[in-house]
Amino acid sequence: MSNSLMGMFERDQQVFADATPLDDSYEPEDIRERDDELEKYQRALQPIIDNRPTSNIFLYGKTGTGKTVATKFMLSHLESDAATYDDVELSTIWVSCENLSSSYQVAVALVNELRLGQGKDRISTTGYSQQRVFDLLYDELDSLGGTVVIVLDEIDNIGQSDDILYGLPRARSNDYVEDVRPVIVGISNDFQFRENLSPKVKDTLAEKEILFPPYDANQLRSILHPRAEKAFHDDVLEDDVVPLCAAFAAQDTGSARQAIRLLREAGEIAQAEEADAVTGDFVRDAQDELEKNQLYQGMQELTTQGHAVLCALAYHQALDEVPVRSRDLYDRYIKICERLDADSVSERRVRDHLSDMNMLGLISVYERNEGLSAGRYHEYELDVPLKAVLDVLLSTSRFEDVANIIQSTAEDNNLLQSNLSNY
DNA sequence: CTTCCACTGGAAGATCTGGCCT
DNA sequence: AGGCCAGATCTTCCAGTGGAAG
Repeated sequence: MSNSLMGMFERDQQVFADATPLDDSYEPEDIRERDDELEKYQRALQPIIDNRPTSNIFLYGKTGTGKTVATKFMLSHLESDAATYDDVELSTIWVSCENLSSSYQVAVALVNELRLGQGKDRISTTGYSQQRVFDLLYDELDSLGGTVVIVLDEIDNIGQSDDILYGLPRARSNDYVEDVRPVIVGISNDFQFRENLSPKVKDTLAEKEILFPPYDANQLRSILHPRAEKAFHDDVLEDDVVPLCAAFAAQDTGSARQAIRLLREAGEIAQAEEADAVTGDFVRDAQDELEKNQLYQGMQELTTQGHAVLCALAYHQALDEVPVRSRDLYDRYIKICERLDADSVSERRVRDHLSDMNMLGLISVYERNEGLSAGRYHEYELDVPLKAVLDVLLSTSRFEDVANIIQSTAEDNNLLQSNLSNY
């Protein structure tokens, strides 16, 4: 890109015609490859229109298998159809439980969502007792009346804390609410979720289940094609691009979201490089780019202690002393904390941080066992380029100085170059 | 086959933060 | 002001583990 002031932001759309079909929030007018699931879904919601008792509905399937899109689709039809019958009173509320880890937090979110519609003040996310929040929730529901469809997206985040799934369906029979029929639509990424519910919830939560299997490559192609056609100018996409996105995503997660993101990223890379066509190579670049972003984000979102542990491991990496066993890593960690004048945590807690980072794919763990002479222990090393870790640490003011030291140590040992090519 | 090292990882509960209620 | 609440983070304790050495 040129450095002159003129034209820095000139419109530059040789690739995209209209990228909105590739947004995460885009709602297609028809849903492909999910006919059976939609039919089941429709049957499960039908009783609402018929004013009959309605089961709760649970959708199971991994991310990007169409659960959320299908639900938005069904609800908008349900709402418009319900409006044509005078005797059907219907409202819907939607809460994404993505960042909610307990029933308490879900209840607060529901109360706030309900209050939003009426211009009332939001309630705080802490401070109340659980029963207090549930009472507030019942009050709000009561003032709505009729059938209330409550969508709890990513409900599996609440884990074992499932009181809300016990309380809501029984609100009416327990006389907490008068004239409201709550219908819960739970959306879960975790097939195990139902198994792990507490027995009292499992026994009494009348429900219909709908499974959303991962998409295969053919289905993903069929999903991508119409979007690609709208999003890109004619003849910009090479023939292998959509199949390649579909194949990558099918192989990895079977997620339509992943496939669509790949396609968009590939387009953006092509645009940035001022190419006049999107080729398969851009898809491969996009794959790398998305993976990298996810790791960066994972690293950035660690707590201060997490960063300190990561820092200790990076130091060992820079000294070429990897993999490190946990006690050596812990010594280093303590020294780093002293230098930073920061609190240090117990060895046990450091192991927890390490196992979190392992889950995120940031580090590798090897189990070692030297029997009677040296026992059983774990060794760790970075699974992401040292350069990437340092980038994150350098941008975290507290770790800037230490990161600089690590960086020069790594340079002395020539440990940055080999990793640089990817980043 | 038994011993036993050096951890690992589960469990329970303490501490701290931010916020409500009277 | 002081008690209470929920959640996140951390500490303390300790039974359990797997394989080389004996």
